[in-house]
Order: sequence, then structure tokens, then C-alpha cells
Amino acid sequence: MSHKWVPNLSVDCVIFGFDADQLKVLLVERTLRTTDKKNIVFSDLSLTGYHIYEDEDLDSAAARIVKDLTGLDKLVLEQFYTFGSLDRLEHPNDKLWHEQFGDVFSHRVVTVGYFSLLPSTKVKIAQKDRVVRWYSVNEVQNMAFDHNQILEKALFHLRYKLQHDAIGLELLPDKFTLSQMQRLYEAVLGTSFDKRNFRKKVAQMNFVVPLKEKQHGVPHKPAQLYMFSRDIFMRTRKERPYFI
Amino acid sequence: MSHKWVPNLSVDCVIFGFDADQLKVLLVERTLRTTDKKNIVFSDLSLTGYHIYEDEDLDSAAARIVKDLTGLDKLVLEQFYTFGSLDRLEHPNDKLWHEQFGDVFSHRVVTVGYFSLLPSTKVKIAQKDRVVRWYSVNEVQNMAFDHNQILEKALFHLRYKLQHDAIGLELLPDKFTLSQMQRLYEAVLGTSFDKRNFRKKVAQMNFVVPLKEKQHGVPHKPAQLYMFSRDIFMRTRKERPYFI
DNA sequence: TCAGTTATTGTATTTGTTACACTAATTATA
DNA sequence: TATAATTAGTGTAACAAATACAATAACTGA
Repeated sequence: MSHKWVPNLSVDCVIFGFDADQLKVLLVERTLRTTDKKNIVFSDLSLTGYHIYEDEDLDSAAARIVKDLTGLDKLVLEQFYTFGSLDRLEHPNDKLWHEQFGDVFSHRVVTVGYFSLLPSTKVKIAQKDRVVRWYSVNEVQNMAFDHNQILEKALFHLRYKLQHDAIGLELLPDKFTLSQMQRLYEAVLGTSFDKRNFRKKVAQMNFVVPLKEKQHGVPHKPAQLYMFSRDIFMRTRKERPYFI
Repeated sequence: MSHKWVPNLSVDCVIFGFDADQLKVLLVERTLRTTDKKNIVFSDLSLTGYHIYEDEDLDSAAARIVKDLTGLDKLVLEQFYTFGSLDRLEHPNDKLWHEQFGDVFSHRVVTVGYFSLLPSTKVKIAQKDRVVRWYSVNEVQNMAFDHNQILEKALFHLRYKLQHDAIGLELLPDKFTLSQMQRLYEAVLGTSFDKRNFRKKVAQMNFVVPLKEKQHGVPHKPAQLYMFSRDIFMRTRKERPYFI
């Protein structure tokens, strides 16, 4: 792998997680200090991204970036949109940030957005020189560059996919209860569902398979555990669910 | 507008049309001749695309490319995917083609795919130095570069959109009959619908509005004409049609 | 005027969606 | 050890949407 990167092409990854009944996103703190390092000029949040290398395709760049932040391989990773406005790196804080790096970032940069899904508990954050943390998607604002916009678009796609695909199940742990699954859908879509009707729907999804196991240690009736069979899903998905 | 183009970033446009009950795509002939211009080395088909300029955003580049080919402005134009494999310009004919231009195309190029929809009769093709023609999407094969793959993905997105959006109506002329509309949906989706049930569906789409006008000059019962009101559609679309 | 062609319309059946409330199993606490 | 607290789990009736299906109407060309 060459480490010559392409100056005007980057990949940004929106890493979604789910935890405590909330949809989360993994973000990095961006803090600009005065040259004597004593004071903070500003501090905000950013997605994780980087330029692509000259001999690297887009999917590999996204996988590299996600692995670099989470230590994890083989996550679901999906391209959702490419951002190329001329003013995408032109907000006041971003200009200050650029100045710190001289003209390295003075080129026009187009970035390809990917999103990744995982249960947020799977990530062991171990970053030396960066502050990385899960944020509830509802509490995030004032992000670096055009990252608010990228997150917005990623969320839109996630909601869309959730309704037409089983991809949302990637956000749940390996073993989950139907109540957890329902709360996931409710959190992401911002609605609420009737418990019985939700379960009737799930019962038709043959890729959500009951395990021979129940919760334990909970102070109430323990729930049946289920798993997501990617295998059954791939084999039985219908190709084109027409709406008309 | 600067005319310095970015060497490793391009936009490719898939221009869809509809005509004679078939989904069409507007393609350009790519013919490589021997240096004495007497013989043809090969000839194949290509989408229309070009590098972006340094001070041009992606949507503008796509609009420029579509206008250049069709002479038309203000068409529906939608980004659908970005292609960045390392081998996307590496098929045998493509290498021969590159050699003709020296090393201008020797960089690695990532391309952003857009698609555009219009009734194919709207285009007056008037290209001096290029052969441009509508092809039925079913008859197209052996395209330049990775354009088969780009077309495939565009088609997938078009089918997807057709089912969740009114965008397909952009392929019909300003005044159309319900039979034309049905044949459009059948051609794009590759299915057939019951006429009465199809019309019941359309009756619920308040953005498909009947005109005070009928067909004339047809050798059979003349059909009622309808129009697509983009305005009503925008005002009445529901934000999130949940599936669960 | 009649043959050919496409347009237009309704109903019964099946399928899916919604609304709704009680009992069961576990832990914590009195 | 009984009881309170908490979440899990389940069925049915009403309503809405999707499907299957065939006869009559309006025009042109021969």
C-alpha cells in the first residue's frame, strides 16, 4: 500500500451504534489550541475521515478508516452519498483549522460518505492522541466542516434502509430480545409501535430466529433471546418489492 | 468558471428516456481509429461524462454535462453512487483508448454517477463530432470503461425510486394517458399490472391530474390526458412511509 | 356499417393492518 | 415468605388495502 494520498478525495465514515435505547454516533473531538498550547481556540466534533491513497479503492479506504477508529474489521459498511460543494470546508473554525496545517488542506476536497453499523458496546475505544466518544444523535450539533450535513444525510439513509432492509439488526448485540429490537426501531424512526403488532411483523421475518435461551438476572420476567441470521436473510430476501 | 479540471474526479451521467414503450438511455459512440484514420480499431458505447472543474460543485458539473449533450436545462438530476475501483479504466479497449491521449488519463479517476430523466422525444440531438443515440436499455452491452456497471446501478436506483417516489413521471411527456403511464411502469420494473387495479392506485395519487382534453387522431377510443403536478406532489408527499 | 383497436369502469374475495387488555415470570423488599 | 414492582407474552374483531376478474364504449379505416 502506497501512502501517497490523493489531495482532493477523502472518505468520511458515520459510525452508528445503539445503546441505552438511543441511536449513537462515534465522534472525534477537534480542538484547536493557541501556538503556545496553553489555550483552546475552539473545540468541536467531527466524523472520522481521511484522504484516500492512490492505490486504494473507496470501500477499502472506508474499511481502513473504521478499523483505525474502532479496531474492528468486517463491519457493515455502505456508501451513501458524495459531498462536493465548494464551500464545504469554508466555515470560520474550519479556516482557522486549515491555517494550522499551512496549505495542505487548501485544495478543494470531495468526500465520499459511508456509514457503518454496530452495537456500540462492541467498540473498545483506545485512542492515544484523540478523544473519541459515542454521542446520542439527538444531542450532536455544531460539527466540523459540513459534517452536520453528512450526518443528516446518513441518518436519512439509515431510516430509509431500516424500512426496506434488515440492516438495522446490525445495531443489536448478537443475542437480543424483541423489546430491544422494538426500541431500536422506535429510536431510529422516531415513532412508537404497538407491541403485539410489532411482534406479529417480526414473526414473519424468518431471519430473526429464536434461541434456546432466555435472559437471566433481570428483575422481571426474563425474555426470550433471538439472533439475526444474515444467512437466512440473504437467501430469502425478495429482489424487488414493488409498491404499485 | 475556470477551465482547469481536477485530474482524478469526474461525473458520469446516465440519461434515461422513454419512448415506444421502452426505457432508453442516451449513449455516445466511442470509436478508436488507426493513426492514419483509415481503419477502425474498435467501436463501443459510453455514457457521457467529464472531469469536474476546480471551482465547480458536483451538481453543477452534472448539469453542465447533461446540457452539453441534450441542450436541456433544469432536468431532474440525481446523484446515485460513486465509483472508485482501481481497475475501472483498465479493460483492454480502455487501455488502447488511453494510449491515444498519452498520459492525460493515466491517473486514477473516481467518478460520481448521476441520473437524469426525460421523455426522449424532448431531445434534439445535434452533435457535430460525436455520434449520439438512444438505446433501449435491454439491448446495451459492451460499454466503455466500467459503464455497464454504472448503468446497472443507475437502473437499480431508478427502479427503487419508481416505487417510492413519483420521479418516474418525469419520463412521460407533459400530457400523457394512463395506459402510457402503465406501460412505463411495466417497462422499467419488468412486470405487468392489472389495468383496473393500476388505475385505482393512480386515482389515489392526487398529483396525477386529469386535463380537460383527450387524445385525437388515434384509430380507437381516445384516452383522457393527464399531467404530473410536481407542485401537488411536493406539497402532499408524506415524509416517512414506515414499513414496520 | 362493421371490424379492429384501445379506453373505461365495479365487485367480491383475500390479505394485511390496526386497535386494544389481560396473564405470566422473575427480583426486590417488607 | 408474601407481596409489590416490572417487563414479557399473547388473540381477536374491525377496518383498509390488494387482488382477481370481463363487459361495454368510442373512435378509425376498410
